[in-house]
Amino acid sequence: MKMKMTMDVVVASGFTVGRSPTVHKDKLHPFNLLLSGDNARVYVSRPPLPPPPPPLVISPPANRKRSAARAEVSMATKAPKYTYVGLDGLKTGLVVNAYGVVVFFKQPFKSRGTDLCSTLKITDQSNQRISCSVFGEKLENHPKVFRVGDIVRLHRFKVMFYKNSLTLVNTFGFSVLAFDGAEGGSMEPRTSSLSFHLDREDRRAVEELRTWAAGQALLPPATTIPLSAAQPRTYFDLTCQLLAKAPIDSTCTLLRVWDGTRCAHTLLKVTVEPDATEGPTRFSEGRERLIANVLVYDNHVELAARLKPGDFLRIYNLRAIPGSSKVPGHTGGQQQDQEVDHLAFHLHGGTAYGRGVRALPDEDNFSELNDSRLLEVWSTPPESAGGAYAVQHRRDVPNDELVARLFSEAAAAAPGPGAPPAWALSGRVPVPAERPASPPRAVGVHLSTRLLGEDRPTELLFLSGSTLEETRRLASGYRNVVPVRSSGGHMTLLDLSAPFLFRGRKRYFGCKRCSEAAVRDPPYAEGEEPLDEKALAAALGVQLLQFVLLMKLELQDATDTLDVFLWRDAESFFGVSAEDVAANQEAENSIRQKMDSLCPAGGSAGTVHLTDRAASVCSQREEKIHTPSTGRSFCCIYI
DNA sequence: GGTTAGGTTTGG
Repeated sequence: MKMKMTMDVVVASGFTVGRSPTVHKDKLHPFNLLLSGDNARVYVSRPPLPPPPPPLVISPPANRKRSAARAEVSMATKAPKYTYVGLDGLKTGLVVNAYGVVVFFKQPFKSRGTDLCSTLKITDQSNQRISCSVFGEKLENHPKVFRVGDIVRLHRFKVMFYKNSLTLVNTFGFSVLAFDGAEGGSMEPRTSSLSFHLDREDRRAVEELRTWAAGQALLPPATTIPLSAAQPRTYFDLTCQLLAKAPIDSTCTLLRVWDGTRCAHTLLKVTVEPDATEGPTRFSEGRERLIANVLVYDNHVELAARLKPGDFLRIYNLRAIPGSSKVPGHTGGQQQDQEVDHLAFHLHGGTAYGRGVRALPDEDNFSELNDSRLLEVWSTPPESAGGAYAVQHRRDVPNDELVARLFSEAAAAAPGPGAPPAWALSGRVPVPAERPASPPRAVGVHLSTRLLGEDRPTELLFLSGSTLEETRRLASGYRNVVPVRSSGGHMTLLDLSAPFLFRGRKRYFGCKRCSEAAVRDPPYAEGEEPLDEKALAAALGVQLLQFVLLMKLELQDATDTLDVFLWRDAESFFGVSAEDVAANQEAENSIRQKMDSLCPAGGSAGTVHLTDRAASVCSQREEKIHTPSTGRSFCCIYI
């Protein structure tokens, strides 16, 4: 007989009552129910359903002793109905189901017994704060709570009384679901259970707790910060990716991690034996500057041993220590006194303040690290030891609507002619008003006198006061069109969110952070080389952004789904350049066609074969990804 | 169907 819950009600009939031969030993009931004959029946019903419902399930007739004991509950298709108790309604000894908002938690740590232990403190609308302990051998069965404010749904927790307070402790068959605690957040529960029920009432309970918690100031100030914000003498939580690790001694392990941001302080260098390192032993210089060395001690060493390079981690209560720091066995840097500003990161022993480290599931990375942060982590080419590596200055290619608005704003902000630059032949060309009732308009055109002198009149046009559409049209008659505006009497480029250059149908963008744009007398007029985007970017002080094609795929086979980022090979996969995709519809269409054949709309998905290398990268990272979605172009810059 | 834990740092 399959009993699903401790609250199941069992009705036995046709059994014989007999004395228990073991009553003195087990101190249980003095009588036993003995199954004999063919008339025995077992009924199971699922409360709480007042008034008691008719039995949901009737076992088959019990023909023999053993078969009765193993009779399957064959109709247990209806989801059990759970009732939840408020945290002010706990009574010692009860086994309860409850919801709560996490106000404190410790990641699973090794107890003195045989299990790992997670502890939570939760609260609800009753404002009770209740401790909660979860014991279990397997890490994966522990609650997936990652931050204070998460909401948990507990099933089958026993109320125990200890040291003047009530505590919830898991009982056999318990389950914990964890939800994002933010209003409007995901309703996708984090769970270790293979199956669980989540209905409308559950969602409503989660929403009500979110709303309540939002008005309660329950949450302490955010402790999760990027490496770039890490300050000496502080404790913080770090979400990062593990690149490599190495044991230092029996009480200390080195984790080499990054989160894509650069710490404002020099980072501690730790040298270890290459043989002892798991993961790459060397990184490019540029990448090295982004890597923090984290020393984890004592009880955390054992959990750190389970982490693999490529894992995304959260490290709780990490301590940033300034100045020199002794590392058992090995210390980096030749002269300690020169390392005055460096930061060391220690995860001290113990579990105070929720200290611990834990690998995050993939889903969490996507919500936690936003797309650009994720890209950053992902997109740094691993074999770029030769020098180039991607940095943060990455953004989406803006759509035409936004670009058109930037053009209109620039034209409206500086109407009329600015002082024409000395190096240019300038003029104004009347253009049709945008609307019939609008005042007449004129577009400013500026041609380099040097280029004109070299009989290269269509090589370069500076254009002011034009709309996006006008600029686009003129770009068919001039090799290079640079939109400009007048600012403080000078000619300047538009906001670098807009393209700084139109070449035919191609548009080029500059990095908003790295560029030092200035429109000067173009020094590129001499020479035989035609002007291209690189020469113009250099002349205008623009740091050119490179187009990158990023594809996100979700692959699925019989066993699981796998999320895949197609980045470095996306161009060869689709047979188009990212620059072309941004510039013309044909290239975009060819991508769309391939995507449609891979994943026909409304139909079954196509087949993708991962190369061994791709498969190994994917499995190493334990990544998850999804059905072909849209192609997106990104700009990024290489230094 | 036992036991474990039962928050609160300054340390390599």
